[in-house]
Amino acid sequence: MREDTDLASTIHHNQPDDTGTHPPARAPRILVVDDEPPIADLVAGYVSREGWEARVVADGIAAVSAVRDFEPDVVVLDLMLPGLDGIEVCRQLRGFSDAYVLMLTARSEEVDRVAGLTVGADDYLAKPFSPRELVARIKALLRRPRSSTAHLRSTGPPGLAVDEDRRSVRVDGRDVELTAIEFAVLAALTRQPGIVLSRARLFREVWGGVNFADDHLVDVHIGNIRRKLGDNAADPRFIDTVRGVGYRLREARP
Amino acid sequence: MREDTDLASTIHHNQPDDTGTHPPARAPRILVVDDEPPIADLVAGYVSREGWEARVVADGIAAVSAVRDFEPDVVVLDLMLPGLDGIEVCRQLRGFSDAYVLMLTARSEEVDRVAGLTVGADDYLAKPFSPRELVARIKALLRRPRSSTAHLRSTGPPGLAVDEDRRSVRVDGRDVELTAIEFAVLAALTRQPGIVLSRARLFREVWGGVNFADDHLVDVHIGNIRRKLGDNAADPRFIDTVRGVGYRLREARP
DNA sequence: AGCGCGCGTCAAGGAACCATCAAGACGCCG
DNA sequence: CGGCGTCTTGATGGTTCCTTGACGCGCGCT
Repeated sequence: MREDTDLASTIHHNQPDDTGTHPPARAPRILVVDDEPPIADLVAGYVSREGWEARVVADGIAAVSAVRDFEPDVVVLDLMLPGLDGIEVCRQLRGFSDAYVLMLTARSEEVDRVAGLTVGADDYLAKPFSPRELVARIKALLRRPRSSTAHLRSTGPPGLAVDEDRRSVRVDGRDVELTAIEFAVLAALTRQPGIVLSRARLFREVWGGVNFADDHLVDVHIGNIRRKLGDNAADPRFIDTVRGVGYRLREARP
Repeated sequence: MREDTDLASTIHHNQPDDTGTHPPARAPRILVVDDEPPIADLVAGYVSREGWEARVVADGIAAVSAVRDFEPDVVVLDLMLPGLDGIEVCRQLRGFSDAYVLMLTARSEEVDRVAGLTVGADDYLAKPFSPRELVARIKALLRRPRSSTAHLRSTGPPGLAVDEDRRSVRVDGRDVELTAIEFAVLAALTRQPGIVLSRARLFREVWGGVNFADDHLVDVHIGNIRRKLGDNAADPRFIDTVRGVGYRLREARP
């Protein structure tokens, strides 16, 4: 999949990305594809209420072109569509977009029947669904990292090892216990060593969604991480503070 | 079977992404075995986009011979196949190849898997699946150390022996009786010792499908497993709780 | 040098999370 | 058709940890 097997393609792709300074975070964009107006409007309503930008199209062909110029982060896609069906749309999207696809299916039983065909979406939801659940699923997708392989390359500071699969952190060979949020924050930093991540960016990576409440929250967690890592804010070994911006994982000296 | 052989020639998009550990001299090779061309192509597409070499065959007999001369690192194997079915193919492969096998199952076939009919696969994935998940699983397999006797994996915690073929569980030499679901949950954990599995992931491994109903359900079964294993949640010997995420099988400390 | 603002630390209330218990629902077998 | 084991759902309590606020220090600007 798109992801980032090469870095060049990731950088300018439609990732909501302010690495701190210049552009303010834009609202996530959600494309809703459904040929039944009441349902489409309903979905769009919930999406808007979350502060996300919504666009609605009613058939497969329109969906594909809408993805091109709307560049959504998530596509909510009905399986049954006039023109191209959801499966075909999904497939075409894969060719040029790294948007996550949330497929809507008529009934949970039908998932079985068409299981072989619906392969390719990132998540599924059976109709009828609760709006809460729909929003929760979209949030989960927005929270997913765009790059699944980035952490493998990371050359963080010597003595620090972060394993996202095992969810383990080691400092000089000694295991360190972190809480869920602390781990997520550290992992976000580790994914891009040497890059300054703004608090807003960190918040979105860890908490997901858009609305972020307080910079201070991030500070506190960073503080706790430092304490557990045995790091010192005044003379940091692992996490640099970039005043006025955010935090940065130190790199191995080249 | 219609068109079988390598329709999905190799599309080298980007730099072959070494999966982290050992630098593979050549690009990893993935054999895709599925009799439904759309799915096979889809899978092959994702594989190629990762920079891996893909070959596609459509039936079991072709699969066996393809393994011989293509020498893949990973075989993505549909359970339902014309000719030899996935289980039989898998069994034959074990005789002469140390390729890892990732089995694809439809949701309705999940019952069979829980019943222990499928044997010998290194990982399972239920249809419909997310392409990102498929790639992640393949990466996980590629990352595994390659042993000539591939069966002897799962270096779980000392004192615990889980035999998927035999469907038996032993703790300190004593047999423990587990129900079908309990065994499936424990086996999922055992398949990747040390790796944290989210509740959602566990649910999908055991119950199949992408939608999952209730986290709590997993909790209860974990609780029952622990009780039967003589494990203690507060100070676990076998199964760690990773708060906010899921569960993890403890590893033998190397 | 003085001052303001950003950041680090500490502490406490409250929410989220998980383990356990219990009872209802389901399927399987006799 | 009835009984039993298993799966599922609900409720409860204990524990962790997320969040918020207050306070003090020091960097950097004027």
